[in-house]
Amino acid sequence: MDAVFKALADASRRQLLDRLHAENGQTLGELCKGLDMTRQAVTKHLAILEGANLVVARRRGREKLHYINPVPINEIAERWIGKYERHRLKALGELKRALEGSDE
Amino acid sequence: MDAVFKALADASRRQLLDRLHAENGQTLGELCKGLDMTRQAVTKHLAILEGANLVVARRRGREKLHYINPVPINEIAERWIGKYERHRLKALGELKRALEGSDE
DNA sequence: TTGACAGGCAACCAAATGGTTGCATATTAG
DNA sequence: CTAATATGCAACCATTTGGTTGCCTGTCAA
Repeated sequence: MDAVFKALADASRRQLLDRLHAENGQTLGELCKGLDMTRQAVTKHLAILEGANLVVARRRGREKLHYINPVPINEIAERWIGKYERHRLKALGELKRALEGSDE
Repeated sequence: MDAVFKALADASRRQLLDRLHAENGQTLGELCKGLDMTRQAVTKHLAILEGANLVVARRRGREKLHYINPVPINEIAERWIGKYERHRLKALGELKRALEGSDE
């Protein structure tokens, strides 16, 4: 879980996910196109995404195809965000009351 | 949005959110209790959470009360995670096919 | 078989991050 | 008033991070 949050913390990596979301199964070269980064920087980002299991890669000859793995994002949504969403209105109320200045 | 992801990237900060989720409106001192960190470290984490608008603080005399703001987490869920969840089964299928080795 | 193409590896670097210590300030209780 | 309490501020430090350059390896096509 920590690795997933860390991986998502960087805008370049979220952009890579977006690109794979737009078109899955891209090669490293394709993913690099139009990005203001060297290929090696992209490689590093992809390694981190793979480390978090957000991206799974597969070799085809000399190419490396990258696929999104939707499972970790789903887990974040279910196990983590869900927990907070459950008490969302309660928290909003508490916050509002606190900001309105009522003591206790 | 970037600030929210960055804020959530650190386990200590997620822990602080958890603590506020368990009991909202805690002071800095209360939040420090039992943590393996100095008060100043906690202060810094809280500043980052406030910067991301995940936590809103209010002074009461010499104390500072901290409240969760559920809005940013909700936005992440809606605008970001939702986008990926919508094509989740499609992505899972593509991933499975890719891993099974079928070329193209 | 020999380029050219796709990618991997390693060293290096600057800046950001997470943490510390020490001291200053503001508020409240006696 | 004064001491204790709650927090703020600033300098400093080690490690991590995001990026680079340079070179090596593997694969495909002519």
